[in-house]
Amino acid sequence: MAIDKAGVRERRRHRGDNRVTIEDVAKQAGVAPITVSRALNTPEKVSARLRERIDQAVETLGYVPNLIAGGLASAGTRVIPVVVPSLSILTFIEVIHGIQQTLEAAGYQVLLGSSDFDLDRESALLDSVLGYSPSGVILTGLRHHESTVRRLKAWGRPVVEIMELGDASIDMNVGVDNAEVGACMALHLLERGYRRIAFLGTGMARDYRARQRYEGHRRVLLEAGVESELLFQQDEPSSYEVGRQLFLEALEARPDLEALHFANDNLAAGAILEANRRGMRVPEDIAIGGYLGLSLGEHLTPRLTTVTVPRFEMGVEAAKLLLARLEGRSPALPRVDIGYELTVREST
Amino acid sequence: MAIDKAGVRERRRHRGDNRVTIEDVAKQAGVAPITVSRALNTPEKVSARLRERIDQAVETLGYVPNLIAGGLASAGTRVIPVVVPSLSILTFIEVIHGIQQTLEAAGYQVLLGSSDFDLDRESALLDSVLGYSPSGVILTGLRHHESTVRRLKAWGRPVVEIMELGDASIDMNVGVDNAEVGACMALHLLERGYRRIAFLGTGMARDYRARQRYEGHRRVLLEAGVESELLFQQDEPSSYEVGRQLFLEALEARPDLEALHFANDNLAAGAILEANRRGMRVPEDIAIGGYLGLSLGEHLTPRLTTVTVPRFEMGVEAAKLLLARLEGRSPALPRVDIGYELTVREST
DNA sequence: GAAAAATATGGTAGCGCTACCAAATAACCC
DNA sequence: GGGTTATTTGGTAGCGCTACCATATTTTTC
Repeated sequence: MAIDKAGVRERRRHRGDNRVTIEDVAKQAGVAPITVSRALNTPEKVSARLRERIDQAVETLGYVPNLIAGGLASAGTRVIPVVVPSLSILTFIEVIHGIQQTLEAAGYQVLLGSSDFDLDRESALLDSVLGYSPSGVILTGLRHHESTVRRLKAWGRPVVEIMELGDASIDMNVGVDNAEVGACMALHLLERGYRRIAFLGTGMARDYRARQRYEGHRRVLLEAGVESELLFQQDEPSSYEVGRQLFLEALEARPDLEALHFANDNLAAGAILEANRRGMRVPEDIAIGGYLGLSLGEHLTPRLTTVTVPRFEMGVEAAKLLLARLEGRSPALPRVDIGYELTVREST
Repeated sequence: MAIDKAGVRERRRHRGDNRVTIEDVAKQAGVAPITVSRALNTPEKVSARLRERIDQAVETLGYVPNLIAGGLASAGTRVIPVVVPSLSILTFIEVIHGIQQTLEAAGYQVLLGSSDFDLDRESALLDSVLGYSPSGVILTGLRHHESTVRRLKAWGRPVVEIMELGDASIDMNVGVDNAEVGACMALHLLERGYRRIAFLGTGMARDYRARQRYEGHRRVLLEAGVESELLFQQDEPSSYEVGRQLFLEALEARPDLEALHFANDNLAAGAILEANRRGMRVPEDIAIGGYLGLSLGEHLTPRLTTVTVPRFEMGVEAAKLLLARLEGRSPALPRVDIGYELTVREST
């Protein structure tokens, strides 16, 4: 029973970095460890006198709280995993930027994961990442493995699904209606008087949101009684180069095309740049529309007509929803339509 | 002494999510918890028979290890914080991509932080992030607060500094010599016969690596006996728009300019696009050079001459260095010059 | 076949912190 | 002033896991 406490003290810290612990601070300030904990986490519950003494001890010792230990004790770390399909697509980057900026300001850290458009990888990633007892999770899209959905629902912490809008969400949802976006551009092209309109995309086998945009596009053309099966696609990730190739491919296959509806601005920009190079006139020879609202679009000649989606704001909104939930302010609307805007410029 | 164990068992899990724990798995498999731990972390130390039984128990119960608890016990989590100055700059994104891909494949997670080019924020970020007992850290540049350097050195875990090359590094270092890069482009412009050469940058007050490039540029011009104080700058983050503005500003202020050396490809692209719009001929009217090697450069007309830095590879290399150190394979060279390449195209 | 060495499993004791409750102190009430 | 209520501090007991050492089991050695 009478274990030699001092002896134990000597032997401790046998592993790990021998960092300053809360106990050291407590000793220095002449209080109990729990009081130090309180002074740091809920300062209003500690008298000003002690708070000051503790702050000073923290300062002198250079104490940095071990968030792992805190996380274990209180079953939660201020970490928010964000799972996106790809880090090489600008869209997601800007969303991440918005998320990161908002969460970091609130004292949360973003844990980055990319699923490569693969639901198995998404599930595996969540497995490992949930092991860190995060405060919440942000993931992309509304389609996940059934087991993923079940697990996250049972988990009971805030989850935000972004990029896509719908009511089948796990918890909270911020996004746009992709079909509507595709329809919007198709409608615009029709209104401009174009009839021979092709949709050009890439990686659509994996990226179902691009497919949704195509479906919206197709629906509008069908309703207008216009040939709608003009679809050109590749399988690589979006790039200017793929846009260029799709452009040339479409022109070759159907020289009678009047307008090209690209799945995103990267592709559309690649097309316009190639048109520039060849001295083709846009939109006189061929009209070009995109999706996203990349800043490059407005610097091209002609400037790119596109459907702009506020990606940064989408990230901010997702983070805010999460924070609101975490801070007990349960948001009125767990579903936010971030909207889109048809930005008509000279390319159509 | 004789505490009612069962009673304790009932009362436990009073906080946190009542997840399946290693103890549950152990019970299910009829072994001790420590054996389960071993089966998961060092399977080769457990007999095939037990391993199988344990794997099965893990499967049936849907056990997900609590990495927080594991991290606390073994003083380290498989997390690598990556601190970059900004998430809105493409350069860093690609580096992050390389880092993330490599680390994730090795079972590590990236914790994202952005310092906004501010060393105070960098230091604060590290404070909070080191609280997660990460396995290592990747940060940007070789310049940090003295206290940051001291703390990280004392920390004793792998640190990689990226983007800049030098021997004043905390631990390991992967990057390029920015001054040399700047000199390289300046030299190229001189060789092409240009003499009235301006350097155009933005945010250089904060981004000292851009300043280093300028210094390299300046040195070369000085040595060649050419006017070298032609510097135009703005304060916003890099963008096509700022490139456009700098371009117009420079033309206005010095109509006699022959070549423009931009601090990066975003700016340079903005300039070429504006030249396109105005019908100016590049390089006949004015030559334009950049830095980075953005893919956009080769789709412009004329295609952009630039100094290409393998950013994705830099990230991969940084991650590999870190992993090597973590796996005990201490790398022979803790300092990697990732190199650069002068990509000569039509814009000069 | 006994002794030595190698391998496989288990017991114990924390990692550093905070939830929970108890105790001490201060503030308030009639 | 005694009693009640709020406020401040502290003690204890884990959070779920793994390092460390001890013990059991198997394999090897002569």
